Amino acid sequence: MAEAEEEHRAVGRPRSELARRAVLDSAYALLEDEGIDDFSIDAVSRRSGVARTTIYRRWPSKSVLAIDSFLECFRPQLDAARGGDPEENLRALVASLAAALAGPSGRVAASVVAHAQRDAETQRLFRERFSGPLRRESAIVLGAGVASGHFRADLDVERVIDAFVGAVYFRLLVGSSLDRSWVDALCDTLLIGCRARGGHDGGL
Amino acid sequence: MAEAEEEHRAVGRPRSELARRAVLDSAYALLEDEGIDDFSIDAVSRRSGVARTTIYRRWPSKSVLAIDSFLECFRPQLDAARGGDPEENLRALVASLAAALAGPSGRVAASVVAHAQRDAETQRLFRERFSGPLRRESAIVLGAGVASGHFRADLDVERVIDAFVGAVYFRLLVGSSLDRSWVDALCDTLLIGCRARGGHDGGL
Amino acid sequence: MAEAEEEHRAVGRPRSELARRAVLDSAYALLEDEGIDDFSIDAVSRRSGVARTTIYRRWPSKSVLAIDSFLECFRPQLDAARGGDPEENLRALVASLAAALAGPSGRVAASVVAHAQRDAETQRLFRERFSGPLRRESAIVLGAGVASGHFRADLDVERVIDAFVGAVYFRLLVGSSLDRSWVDALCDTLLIGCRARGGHDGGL
Amino acid sequence: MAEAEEEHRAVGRPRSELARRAVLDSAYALLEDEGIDDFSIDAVSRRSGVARTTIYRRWPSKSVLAIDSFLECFRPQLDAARGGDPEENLRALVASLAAALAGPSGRVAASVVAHAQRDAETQRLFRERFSGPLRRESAIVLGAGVASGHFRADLDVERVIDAFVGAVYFRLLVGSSLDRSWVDALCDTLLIGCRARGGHDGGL
DNA sequence: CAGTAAGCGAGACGGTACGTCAGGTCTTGGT
DNA sequence: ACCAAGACCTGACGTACCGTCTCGCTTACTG
Repeated sequence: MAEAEEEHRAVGRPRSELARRAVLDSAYALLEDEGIDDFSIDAVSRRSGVARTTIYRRWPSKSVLAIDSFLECFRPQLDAARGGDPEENLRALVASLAAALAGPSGRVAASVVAHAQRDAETQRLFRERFSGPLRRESAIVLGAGVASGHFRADLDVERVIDAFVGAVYFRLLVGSSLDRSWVDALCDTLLIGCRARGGHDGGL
Repeated sequence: MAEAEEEHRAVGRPRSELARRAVLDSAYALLEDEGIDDFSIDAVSRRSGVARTTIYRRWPSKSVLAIDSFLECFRPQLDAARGGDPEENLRALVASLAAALAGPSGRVAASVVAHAQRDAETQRLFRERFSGPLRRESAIVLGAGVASGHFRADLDVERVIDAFVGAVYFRLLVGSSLDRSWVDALCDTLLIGCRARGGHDGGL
Repeated sequence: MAEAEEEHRAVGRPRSELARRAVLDSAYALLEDEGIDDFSIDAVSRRSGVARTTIYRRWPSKSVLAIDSFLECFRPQLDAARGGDPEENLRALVASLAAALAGPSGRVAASVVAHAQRDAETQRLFRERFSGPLRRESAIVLGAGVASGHFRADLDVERVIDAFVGAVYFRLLVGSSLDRSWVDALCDTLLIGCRARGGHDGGL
Repeated sequence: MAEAEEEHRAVGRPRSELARRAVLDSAYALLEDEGIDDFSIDAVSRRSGVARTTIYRRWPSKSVLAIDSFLECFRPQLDAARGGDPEENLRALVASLAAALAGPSGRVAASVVAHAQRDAETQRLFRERFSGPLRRESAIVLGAGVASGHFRADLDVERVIDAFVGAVYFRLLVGSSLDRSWVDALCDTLLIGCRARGGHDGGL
């Protein structure tokens, strides 16, 4: 929850949790169904049945509302199994990210980044709440491969993450496909640079 | 020019080239100065002195106008020297792309992708007119390295391009820095996976 | 017409006379039917079918719109016969004013004065366009009585007008009745002070 | 006090007299300072420091609050000396009324009548609590003149009151001046019709 | 003197209207 | 046929008040 992190407002009527949920769910559904075009505070108000003023009371702008609903409702089911083969783990991670963004939620994720262009705060929230956790998860997967000696000891984990997250997201934004074969090809290419020299044979 | 590709307008007053240029330049300047927020047909009309109706006659929507001005005015000065070391060529290419997007034009490029989320046609234009040429240029650079035997013969050139273009663009969109040291680190990481096994030693 | 008195706007699409009439008529009808409470730009827009922005383009505030519709649509049918008995002429004038204000238009006239309290410009328009002509008409009637010798030569015509216009309007505003017997009583009282001393006998 | 005349609320915390005074004083001051425009329950709440709910608990609408503050705080200092010359008494009365309304309190009095247009109850209160006492006071002054034989025996006292109260109030509402010379002229005119025929000479 | 009913402050809630802005269409007159 | 100007409708914006409501706290009469 990005809004209203202040703690104990003991005075006054408490905020309605129902209204909150209705707004976030409606906002998310709207982004999913209609995309960025028909997303407006008015539309969210109509769809959720929550008064426009109530929405404005909590969310200062539609950018913030959009990302808030995204952070609250987007659960990418990241497949980050840490056991097993480090390469398979990475493939699974990238594939699950791509699959999540290829589905209906992809429109939401794309819309959020689009909205973020008009608001530095939204950008920050996106980085901290979405991009950050995703990167941390990825770093754990890659780090395990390094620790096991499967990946090079001097692997620049952060740059590998830059590469595949950026590639997936960019293709989402420009409307290119995110199917499994593309994911595999990308992982093949990246993994070549990840493997330790000796011992392990990572032949394509 | 994305608009008005039809051929034989033999009758009537010919369209004013001045108006066209004024609109495109103003649109670009507006995107550069103010970002996506204050970009509107109205604002372009005011800034350019060209009537709103004239703009509408030529550009069907502001998304198309935005990308059209981008395509017309954004000249990234891609440093694509094809002589010299293949690795240095790639570094120079990535660095020049990052430098162009880190500057004031970056806001325009980001705004265009944001706008593209609402219009498939804009997405298509972005891919065909911006992304496509950039990839072709990059493919030539990488292909030269393959041909010279410096890069692996089975290098998946397109995926490497996905990786660095995506990484650069994604960082632009989420507001992360695009400085030279980051570019170098990214290239270091990617190049490891590009080099042919024998002969050339590209140890970091 | 209080708005848009400037002359020759030769450029651009001319303003729609239909829209103008629809707005003024709807505004008047609204004031007549609902009184001051439900009078709003929104309501006028809905009732007239004219877009809110169009209304704002022409009328700067609802006070001005109210008085404009009043001035345009309120035609009090002032019975200002100048022939015949000066006393009967005055009675007829006062009676017709009272009758007009006692009817449904009275709510409009009251609402206009109420609105005028928030805007000096509206007050000025009310004085110039409504109060002024009414007083001039009245002055002619009273002046004819003075000229004929029926009314005192030193009659302060303007104060007599103050008295009966004020009395009628004040009773409208406080909700007192304006029936014929009250009008007659008021005129009886005022006329006593108007008659010339000699000759004429205006005993009640 | 117009509100809450019911009697025995013996249980519970008694209503705060401080809150009551703060609200009425603030409401009056607000009407005096800002006029009808910025008069709102919210504004009164802010100015008085009394919670909005407390105000709503006592006053059903802002019209009622306005007139209540008016009735409570407006003390016109009516100069109703009953000794001395009947004509001077009337002049003093009218002059004091005009003086009170010409001052800052005039805005309040005007606003109250304006607000009264939306509520019959407010109109009634205005008539009963303000207009009524004023008329009774005036009737006493005029009646004394009749009793002393200075004014005509068949003088229609109520109509004379209609005339001068209406004249004064109407001029207040349309923004005309209420200075002493106008008051004198009005009284001159009205008094002509008041005087008994014989004996007394009221020549101007 | 403890309960308790009501007052009080704060502030959320669903509304309506405000006045502004942009989008996209249209109707003029002038070039 | 083009252009500039500007009207028009639509609809979203963010704000201000409206009147109602739910809280937690306070107060003073009452049993």
